[in-house]
Amino acid sequence: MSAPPDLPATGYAILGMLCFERELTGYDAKKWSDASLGHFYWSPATSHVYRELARLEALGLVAAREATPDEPRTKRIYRITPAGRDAVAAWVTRPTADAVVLKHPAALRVWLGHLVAREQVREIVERHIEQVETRLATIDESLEGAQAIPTDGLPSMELPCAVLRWSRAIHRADLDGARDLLRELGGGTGAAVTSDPTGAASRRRAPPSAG
Amino acid sequence: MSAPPDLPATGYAILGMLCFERELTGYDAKKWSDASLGHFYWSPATSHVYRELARLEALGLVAAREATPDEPRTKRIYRITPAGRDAVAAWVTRPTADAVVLKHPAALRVWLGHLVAREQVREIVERHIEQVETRLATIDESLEGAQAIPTDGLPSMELPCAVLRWSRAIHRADLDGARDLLRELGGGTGAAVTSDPTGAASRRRAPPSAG
DNA sequence: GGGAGCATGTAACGGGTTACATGATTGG
DNA sequence: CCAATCATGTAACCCGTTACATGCTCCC
Repeated sequence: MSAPPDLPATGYAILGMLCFERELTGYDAKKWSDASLGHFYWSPATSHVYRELARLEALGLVAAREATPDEPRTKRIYRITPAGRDAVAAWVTRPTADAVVLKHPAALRVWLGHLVAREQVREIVERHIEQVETRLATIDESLEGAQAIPTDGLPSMELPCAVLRWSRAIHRADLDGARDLLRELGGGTGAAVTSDPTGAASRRRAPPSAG
Repeated sequence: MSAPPDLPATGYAILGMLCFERELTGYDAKKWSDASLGHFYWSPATSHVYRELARLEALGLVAAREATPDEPRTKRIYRITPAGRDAVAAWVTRPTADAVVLKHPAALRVWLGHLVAREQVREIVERHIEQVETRLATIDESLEGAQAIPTDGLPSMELPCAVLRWSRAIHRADLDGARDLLRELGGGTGAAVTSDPTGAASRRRAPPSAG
């Protein structure tokens, strides 16, 4: 097995989608990544999807055809090539040290919550809870959709479903944590200290590396 | 309260660190974000930290001094300005629609696991489990460190600790999900799992037909 | 037939990275 | 005293974005 081309993970993610479907357009890929991929990895911008598909085509990992007469309008429809399939398989097994990235805007704001009133911290958490609830519903929908897909000749949806359940569990933990935090924050509206009034505060050393 | 400057979130994250400490160097900020910020938001590259600090200084949100004679060598030491503190506070309360991004390389690879042998999927999950265990230990260390910090005149570490516990819960859910998945994948190297043997995923809904 | 929104892109920008350069400190 | 590591940046690159342009389709 040869080393896979050194593409960004997003490229392999798009290539990976083409392993599940016989053909996809850029628009299809974007929809799919919004609905599913985005819950455990990333959902690239539409324009990014198109650019990535063009690169994959230049590398011979996907092949494009123009819409045929019975397709209503001009568009490029992509399918994976054998070389593309090999490349994905090689990439999947290539060991990596990449860690999970959890980019959590609400947590970042709460982290700085001492600068604002306690009530505003509660609001941040409450808004976040609503967001996650919506997201969990979306994940459930994707899960139902994936399970309903017939797999005649196409790969089983077993692992995609397992990954969606995995990510659902993670987002549920986020939700539970947010609710716990809201409880901790209590009902009080205590005002925050927004500055160091005297400027004479004593020194604090060394960010947390074990003390 | 005026609108905060339109910086990337990373800029506010760095500015935020300066709300907790009286002074920080770029190197300090990088260490801190590795140890703590990175578990719930992001840990920028070292060079990125320096560039961001330079921009914050140009905007008057931080002020720098050169190392004084009793500091051993030449370096820039930053402290937040009142304008910087105001900017962070305004940014914290500014409502945002940004969703959590969970960039999970192991999940992405498992998602494509049908392309490789079942045993290799198990290996991916096992390696991931080790990674997360290490990470959880790091989070615990940061938590202990943060709790041990004296807060004389400086902001309380209550919210940073709460956020660390929150992110710890999320990463624990990741770990639990990985272990469940490993169990689902079974000990064999062959047959696909078609049922839900452990019950761990029993929250899965019935499969109707949906988009 | 015209507006709303679907679908497919292109161009330019900026955020974030890797690779590199350099001095200061520590320790074998 | 030399090597390793700490520490501080700079430069170039590329991933991913936002903003924009354009044609098609549906439907009122």
